[in-house]
Amino acid sequence: MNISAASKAAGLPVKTVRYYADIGLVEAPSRTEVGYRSYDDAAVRKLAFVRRSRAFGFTIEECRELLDLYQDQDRNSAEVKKIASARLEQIEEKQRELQSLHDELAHLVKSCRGDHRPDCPIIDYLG
Amino acid sequence: MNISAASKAAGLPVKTVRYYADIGLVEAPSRTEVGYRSYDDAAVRKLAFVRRSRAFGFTIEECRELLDLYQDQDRNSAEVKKIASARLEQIEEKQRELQSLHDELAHLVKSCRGDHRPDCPIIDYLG
DNA sequence: CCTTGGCCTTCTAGTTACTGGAAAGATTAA
DNA sequence: TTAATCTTTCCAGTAACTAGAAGGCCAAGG
Repeated sequence: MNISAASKAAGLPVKTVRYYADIGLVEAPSRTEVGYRSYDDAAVRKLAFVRRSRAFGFTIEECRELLDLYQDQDRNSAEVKKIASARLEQIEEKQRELQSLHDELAHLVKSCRGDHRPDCPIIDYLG
Repeated sequence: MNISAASKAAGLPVKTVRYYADIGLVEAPSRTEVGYRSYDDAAVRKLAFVRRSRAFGFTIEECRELLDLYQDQDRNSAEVKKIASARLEQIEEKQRELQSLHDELAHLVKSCRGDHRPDCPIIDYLG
């Protein structure tokens, strides 16, 4: 499988597939005689694993750890859970942040007439 | 007022105050004889305006527009409202995204025993 | 056989909004 | 006087890609 087939199979852009090997997140693939990267199913599975992990918002470093755990038959699920819980905490923190931002901004937007006149509670609040 | 006093008054790091002038977000301040930046109250007000705008998550470019509107006595509040509404939309979109991420991850975390054994629904889901 | 289009390679640089650090001059307090 | 604390500029790094340029490889149509 050359890179574009692998990228389709993994659901990642070609550039990203190359990038992940460049930074050592996944193993560098073998090459054909002319230097084309060559992927097998296992490599594609790892790429897709990273894609799903990234979709949850795990950082590249966290993906590295998760990938290690993925490939470790003797892993402790506790380690996985710990990483995932930390991310969950982060998400919840972000949600709280966004909620208060939302409430405040929604209030301001609602109270702004939004017409041709200059007076504006949004500007007043910011200034 | 030199830069550290201004930075305290505006609630921004010194580096950020310099940066905002470097990128032309705020006017470059005048200089003393030896080249120290010199800020007046109006400059500090603009810096604080940017700080509050950034806290709402407006991009630097949006801050630029908002700052222009702030200083335009003939502004239409409609323009302000439009920018703020767009940001509000974005926040809501992000909230939806986080919510579904949260639900999915919370479910996985909950169903993982988190012990010394290798089987783990989180890893299963990612793999 | 030639050309055209679509792959593939590497390398550099740009993105966002700062932040850190080094080197060196200015100012202030003890 | 000296030490600490300013201030300046400039360079580089962050995260995770993404865009683009220059050039080689390969399959199909004419």
